[in-house]
Amino acid sequence: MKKMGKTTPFKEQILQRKKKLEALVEKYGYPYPNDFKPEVALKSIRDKFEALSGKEIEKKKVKFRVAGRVMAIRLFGKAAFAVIKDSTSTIQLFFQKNELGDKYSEFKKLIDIGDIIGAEGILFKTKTGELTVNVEDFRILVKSLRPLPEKWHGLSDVEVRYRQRYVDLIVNDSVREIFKTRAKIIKLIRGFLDDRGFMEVETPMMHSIPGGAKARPFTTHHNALDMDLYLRIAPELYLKRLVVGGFERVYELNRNFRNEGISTQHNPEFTMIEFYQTYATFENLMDLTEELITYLLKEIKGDLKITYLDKELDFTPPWERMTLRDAIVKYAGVPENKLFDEDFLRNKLRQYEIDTTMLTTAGELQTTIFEEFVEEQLINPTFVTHFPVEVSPLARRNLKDPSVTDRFELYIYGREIANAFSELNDPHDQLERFKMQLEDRERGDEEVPPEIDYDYVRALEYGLPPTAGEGIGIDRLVMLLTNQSSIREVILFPLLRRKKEEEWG
RNA sequence: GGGCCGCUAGCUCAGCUGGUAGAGCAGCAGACUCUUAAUCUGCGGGGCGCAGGUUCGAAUCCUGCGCGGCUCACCA
Repeated sequence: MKKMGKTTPFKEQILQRKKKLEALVEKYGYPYPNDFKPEVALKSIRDKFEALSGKEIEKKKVKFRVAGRVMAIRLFGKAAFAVIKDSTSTIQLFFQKNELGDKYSEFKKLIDIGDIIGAEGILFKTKTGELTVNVEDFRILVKSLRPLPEKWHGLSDVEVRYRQRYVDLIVNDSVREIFKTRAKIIKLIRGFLDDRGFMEVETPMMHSIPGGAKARPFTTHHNALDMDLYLRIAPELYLKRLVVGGFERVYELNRNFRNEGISTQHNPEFTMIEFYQTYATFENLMDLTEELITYLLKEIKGDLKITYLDKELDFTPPWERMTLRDAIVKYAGVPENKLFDEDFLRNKLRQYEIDTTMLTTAGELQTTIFEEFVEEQLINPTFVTHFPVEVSPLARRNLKDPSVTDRFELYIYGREIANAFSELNDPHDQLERFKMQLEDRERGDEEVPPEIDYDYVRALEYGLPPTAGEGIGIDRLVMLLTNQSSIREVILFPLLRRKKEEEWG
């Protein structure tokens, strides 16, 4: 690799292929034709003819023009089989010297695995019952200059799989399937919400004040306006402005950006859906969430009981609902009469060497205990409700107990999948909470927005109808539905460190 | 950021307690008109992530660095 300097610019196999490309130039001129139009997707041939017998197919004498990437070649002396693949399926091609005459040697000498070819011929079934096109004419549409990974083991080096996802997709069918499923899930979610009168909107990705969540943002700069901007950490505040504007059911399904650690659960850019529904409460959204996710399970998995990694998950409704305080009593062993005993809570955390210096209230201590001891135990889908006010700056206070909010988070396999609440629409309370947050920032919490979004408060002053809103992490949901343990397996191009050009292989 | 593991031919891998790199697939040449990881014969290809060190001798040991994976920390 390092020696790819002037002496050996290309490896042996690439050179071989370049020679073949030159032969094509000599024969046809420009070797990248674009006038070949395949008439069918390969899957449609299989769908129509797979079930028929060889004799029935031969009687029909159907001719097809097909195109795809050559995935395998099995060469005999004067005949050969090749398998081509398109986005839908594969089909076998049969090349015979009898049929093709001189052109047979073009196949034999110039076609490599990886090339994209177009072919035309009559469909038949081989002795072994394989649906095959008996090629009458063909054309190399694109000469592939680089050898593909091995046919049997495929490509398994994760680094190469992520950096050169195109190769991963060519070679690993299971990877293709994951991303097809991802697309299907997203489509189903859109359909589900569209059917219920929601409108999809697009709000800014570049914010002058990062808000709507607690996270470190990416910063950027607009030259003409000479203005610093942040990539959004959440669309929440803009979506609620739209609700103020009169769009009563809106959603946005798109990227958020958070400048934080990378892990099997975190990618700096990730996909989230947020939706807002007026005249609904967080309780209505629990029902809706249950409906949505069971709908996805039925469509994608065909079952409400699934295996995810090492565990069996049961999505049969109704899902368990419990308050955060009940959860820490039940799962973290906090006695009910100690729930508000800050010293007790703090000591419990300290026993496990958890830093409590940033935690100044019972609510924050309760939340941390929940995160540290309870989350991981919530395997089957569980709604945890009534988060403390201090950790819910945008959520409506509970009328009976103003120390908590009308909020829930959905946990599955110990992971937060959704976060929702009845929206805080009291502009005065909202401003007070923003001010409280700013104090946290002054105490060193860099995840709090650097300044108050007064325009958002102003919007509330015009009147936000009673509304409930929710965010669902799409990547994590896709992980569940495709049984993947790493978020990078469900993101086409996960962020990786840059590699130097000399290291191109 | 810490810990552990990995990086050897285009790909998948082997290479023992240091002795100067090997297999399968892919490639090239040849045989073969029903194969399905086709088969058979022959051939070429890498100096072992990078940089140092120890040693008569390093892919193997040591140090540093790079990239990646897992994990802990971090994470509304």
